[in-house]
Amino acid sequence: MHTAVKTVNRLQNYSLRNMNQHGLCRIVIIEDDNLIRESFVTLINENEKFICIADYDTCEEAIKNLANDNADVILMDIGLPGISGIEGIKRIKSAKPNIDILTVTVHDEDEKVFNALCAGATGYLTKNVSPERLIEAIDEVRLGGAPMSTSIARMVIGSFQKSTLSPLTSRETEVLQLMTKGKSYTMIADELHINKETVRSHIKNIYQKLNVNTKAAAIEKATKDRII
Amino acid sequence: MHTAVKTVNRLQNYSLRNMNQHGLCRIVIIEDDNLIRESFVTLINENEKFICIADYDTCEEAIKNLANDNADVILMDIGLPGISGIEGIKRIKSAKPNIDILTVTVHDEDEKVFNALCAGATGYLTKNVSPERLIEAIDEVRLGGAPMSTSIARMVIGSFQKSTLSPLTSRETEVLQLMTKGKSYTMIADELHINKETVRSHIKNIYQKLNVNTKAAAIEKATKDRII
DNA sequence: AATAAATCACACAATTTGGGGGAGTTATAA
DNA sequence: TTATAACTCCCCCAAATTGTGTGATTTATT
Repeated sequence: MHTAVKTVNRLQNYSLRNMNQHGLCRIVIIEDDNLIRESFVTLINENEKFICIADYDTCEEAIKNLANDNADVILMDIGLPGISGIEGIKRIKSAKPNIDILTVTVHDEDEKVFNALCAGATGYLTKNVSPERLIEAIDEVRLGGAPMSTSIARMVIGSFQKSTLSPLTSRETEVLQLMTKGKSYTMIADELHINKETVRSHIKNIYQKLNVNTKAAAIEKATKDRII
Repeated sequence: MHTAVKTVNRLQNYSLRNMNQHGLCRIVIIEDDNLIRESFVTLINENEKFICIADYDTCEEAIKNLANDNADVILMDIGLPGISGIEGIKRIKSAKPNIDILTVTVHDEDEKVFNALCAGATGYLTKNVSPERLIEAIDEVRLGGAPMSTSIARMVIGSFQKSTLSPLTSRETEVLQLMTKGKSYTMIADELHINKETVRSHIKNIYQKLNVNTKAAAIEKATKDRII
């Protein structure tokens, strides 16, 4: 399932340092599909601002050469076998926090995307990205942006938004929110300037409405239903 | 402080319905600065795909006419006095969830941005946006995207990412994560397949490292420092 | 050999939690 | 006008949880 690990292409160091002085943006590509990888390399090197220092077909190889490659931007596929994509991002980021990682992938399922972002990806493009957009995205990421495909952007924004249909009243929602922060009934009461007994009342109602009977279950349900 | 409420401009309905049938995208503008508002109106109406149905200088007025205006997209300033911007988004969204709200603002402070997104804004542009980019953004939002200025995008992405420098061990982090979900020591122990006493040990260490002595304080500190 | 990490044990007091029963006020809808 | 919903507060009880203290053992890693 996993092809043999190999360094696909690595330029010599002396020339690279030279190039970097000229303001070139150093790029590393991690992608297991030969065709795609090579087309990325060509695309990058066609642009005078960028240079592709190395390209790998596994994260493991890329990580081995991380220090030497001294990349500014890594373009990586996270659709590789196993969790090596997400895990790769974490390792690279913890070793070299200043590298911008652009994920390029066929997947746009919630989980993969958010895992990649949490792991430290700075941008997230789907594979149908146009060559122009890819170049633009690299520029953008270097300028402090966070390029995303439109569908990804909507998912990301959507993750901030709460459901409009909540069974809870506004006061109950307030109480639940404070519960989420680990506050005790007493603390909640103090913060809302109401009696502890009132808080207990609200919580009883919350539990009934959410059909749960523990704090943890209430928080879980509320999180899943996006009502907090 | 608050200028007198007035409807600045509203087209007649019969003509609008007609136009909508022709596939026009109906836009409402909420902005208190006359100059900016008018330049937005002009810009929008110059484009054959869009029509500015109405423009208001307060949210209150816009909300009153919400049903009549039947907008597809609302372009709004959230830098208005008070919380009326954020609160306005909430009201509009809860009344008409299908309207896409694009916020255009001078502010790019964390809090304002995230509040707007949580309230239901679909896009977030800073006011120095170019006319072309603004038009592009409206297109984008209608196509299911979530246009953001580069700096905003980076903030949003950044909000997913954890700090790489955590004083906690991986096991301690796991425990803290489950605490955040409202789980009791017993539940945490079950979930991690360890003894309850071990969980208590971990929590003691967590408290010491974070320099706190309650659950709520630990969660707060961990959230602030982005270690969970 | 030493240190950090993870595991487990016991004890104690104080607090929290979930469940049960109520009851009053206010505002809005039928 | 009368419901009804929302918010407020009160009491009781038993079980569980929490914070703190003071330990110990094992397994890696240095």
